[in-house]
Amino acid sequence: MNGSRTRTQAGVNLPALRHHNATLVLDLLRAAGADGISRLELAEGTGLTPQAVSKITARLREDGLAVGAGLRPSTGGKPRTVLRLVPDAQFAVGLHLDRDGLTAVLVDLAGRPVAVTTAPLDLGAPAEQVLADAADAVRDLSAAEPHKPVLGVGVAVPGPLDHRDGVLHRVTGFPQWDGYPLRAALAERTGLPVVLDKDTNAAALALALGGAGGGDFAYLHLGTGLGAGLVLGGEVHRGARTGAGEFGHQTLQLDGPLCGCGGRGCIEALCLAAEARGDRGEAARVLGMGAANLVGLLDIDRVVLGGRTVAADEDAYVRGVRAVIEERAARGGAGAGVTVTVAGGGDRPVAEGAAQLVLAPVFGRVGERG
Amino acid sequence: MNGSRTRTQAGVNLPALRHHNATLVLDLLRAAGADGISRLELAEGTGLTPQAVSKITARLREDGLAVGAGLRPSTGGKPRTVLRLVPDAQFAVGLHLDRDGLTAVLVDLAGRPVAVTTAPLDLGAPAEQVLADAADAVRDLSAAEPHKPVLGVGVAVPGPLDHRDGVLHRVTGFPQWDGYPLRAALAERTGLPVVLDKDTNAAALALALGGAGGGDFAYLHLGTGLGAGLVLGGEVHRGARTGAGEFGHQTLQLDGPLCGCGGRGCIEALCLAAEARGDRGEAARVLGMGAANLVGLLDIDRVVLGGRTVAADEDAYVRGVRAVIEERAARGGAGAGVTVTVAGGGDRPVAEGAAQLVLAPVFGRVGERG
DNA sequence: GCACTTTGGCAACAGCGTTGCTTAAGTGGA
DNA sequence: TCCACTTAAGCAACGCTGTTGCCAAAGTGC
Repeated sequence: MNGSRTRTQAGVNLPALRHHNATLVLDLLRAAGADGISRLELAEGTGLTPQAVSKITARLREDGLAVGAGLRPSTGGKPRTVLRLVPDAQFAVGLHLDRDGLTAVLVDLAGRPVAVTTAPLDLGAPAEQVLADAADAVRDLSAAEPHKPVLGVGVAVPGPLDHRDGVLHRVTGFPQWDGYPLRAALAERTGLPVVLDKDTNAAALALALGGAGGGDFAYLHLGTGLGAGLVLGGEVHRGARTGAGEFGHQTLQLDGPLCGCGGRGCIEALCLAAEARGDRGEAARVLGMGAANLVGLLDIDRVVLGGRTVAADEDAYVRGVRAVIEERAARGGAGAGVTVTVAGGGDRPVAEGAAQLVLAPVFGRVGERG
Repeated sequence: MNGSRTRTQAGVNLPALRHHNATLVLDLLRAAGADGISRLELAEGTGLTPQAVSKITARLREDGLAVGAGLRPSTGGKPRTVLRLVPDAQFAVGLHLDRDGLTAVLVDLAGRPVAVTTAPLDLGAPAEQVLADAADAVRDLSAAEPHKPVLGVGVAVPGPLDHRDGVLHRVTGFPQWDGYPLRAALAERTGLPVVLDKDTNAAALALALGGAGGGDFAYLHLGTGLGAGLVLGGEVHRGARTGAGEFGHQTLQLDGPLCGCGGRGCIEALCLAAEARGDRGEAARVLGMGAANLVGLLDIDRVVLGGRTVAADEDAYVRGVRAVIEERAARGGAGAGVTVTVAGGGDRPVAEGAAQLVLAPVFGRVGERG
């Protein structure tokens, strides 16, 4: 009669409750942005009483995380006081380690980048060398805001990895990273907390927090390969082994052409082959088929496309993917009302999303310890 | 700068905290089953202090939900007192409304069925008639435990529906159910809370709570059609419109044979066509391809097969699906360590899972209001 | 039989959000 | 100009949560 998943350590005591409600208020403050939000609106959004919100915001103001920001027009009584997040109270570093380059960004609490560094990087170099470069980037960026606390470092890398213990599994073509404990190593060098995740997950997180519209969505990244980042229930879905988002090697054509992975008819192979022979319409249609499958399976609200190959002709891909999804919806299948957009911004969203790995827990979102 | 998903009413006050911790303890008690669990083990499992657990369990005992159940062998000091859930303190009704039959089950808190009813049902009959039959079944079952409270009625139905407001969308072939507010109607007739969900989701919930092993998994139901129920992060993933689990009409063969849905190369069409022509190996292989796609995309731990078609030759399907997943894993793809099993038990798991829709919130699992 | 270990309850406590009330700060009609 | 009214937000008391410190209960083992 045993069986159900054991939930470890989910008990809530008073400090945990206090922290939870504070993160909730911070999340609403962040969502409100520069416009700010009143205490009563916070009360409505959290379900707490106005008095509880007053106490919580008083503590946040004491900590320098929130400030008053003027008054609302009166509606016949005392006007509401608007509160606003203080974005530059704390910062986080985001690191994108790619095969051929390193992008590092310092972002404030609102997720806005305040300093960016890019440098060439050889992922094939010894780990010590790469680590030193990464640590240098973190140090340089931290110097941009010398007197403000940096909460931690988020790192986005291409290959499979374990988000929980921060260990790389294997980065295709670079065997020296097999089982490398990147989180621990970088944490020791920088003296900061480090969080690790896949590049597609980081991009998806950035889109979930900074982008337009809420809801569940999939980020499909088409570059040298094809991968996905999934946001379900407002949080990045990683799976037990951080393996979720394996999208490129989904079989889309039974017994189709051979793929580099050894399989047949993989979306990635079909899509990139079509692209290679100049048939962008077919590439977009194939991608759309895969996207439509995903939309139906997970009942998501939108699909966001990104990556260099998409960037080369955004319109064609958006139109092609949208056409497939709409055709299926018109037949009575899933996908009605699903929007298809592009991420834009090149590779920088990945670094910013990496920083969000650190910021997410501050606002009660799942970053670490999914 | 707006954007992040607005979380409504997530604030936690003291009653909510109390309830949360109590459900946590209840969940551990249920997981322990007849073996029971000691206070200190509960403390370890929840992260609460032993004293807090003592207070919580005292309340549960006062409410008749838990009792002492002997002592553990001493380890050199006072022996631990074992606590056990009282399964027959409360009950729930599960209802499975299928196209041609109705299965109703009364389960105790441990999820064990204590009474079962089956009856023919014509889903094409007027709604009032079907409703009356359903309400009768609920009343008859409740009479089996006349002096114990029945917490509510969980209802599993085949078609698309909205889990949140309990409204059916359309049950293929039975237009009179379009937009029918089944939850409200049945709640009024029975005087009990009613929760509605898809049959595949109910089956998945039953497997998640009663089955062997935890972790994320997919339940694939192959009967007259092909559908899926997904359990991610220990909870049923429904999506915003309760549409998740649309698996049968995933495209698996680009421009393949026409499917009844109007699409081409759908898994369901390929699989059932192979089955129809007696090629069960191919049917299992096709199902395995779809399952492998899903395993990779979501990084799940196991695949559970069910439904009449699978039941006709469980071995062939398990072996076929397992072979595809293992082949992909052996190539370095996703799926290493994934187990493939059958649900067994025919259709009764669906009704039991429906009852779990009601029980899940008692144990802090998501049943209502995903 | 006694020292030791371990469990679990009792009582006092700090701190959470809530409630009841008061004060602050506006609007708008007479 | 005044005053009644409305709305926002703080103060103080309160109930209840889990926590802490302490002690009794109930075993083991030399």
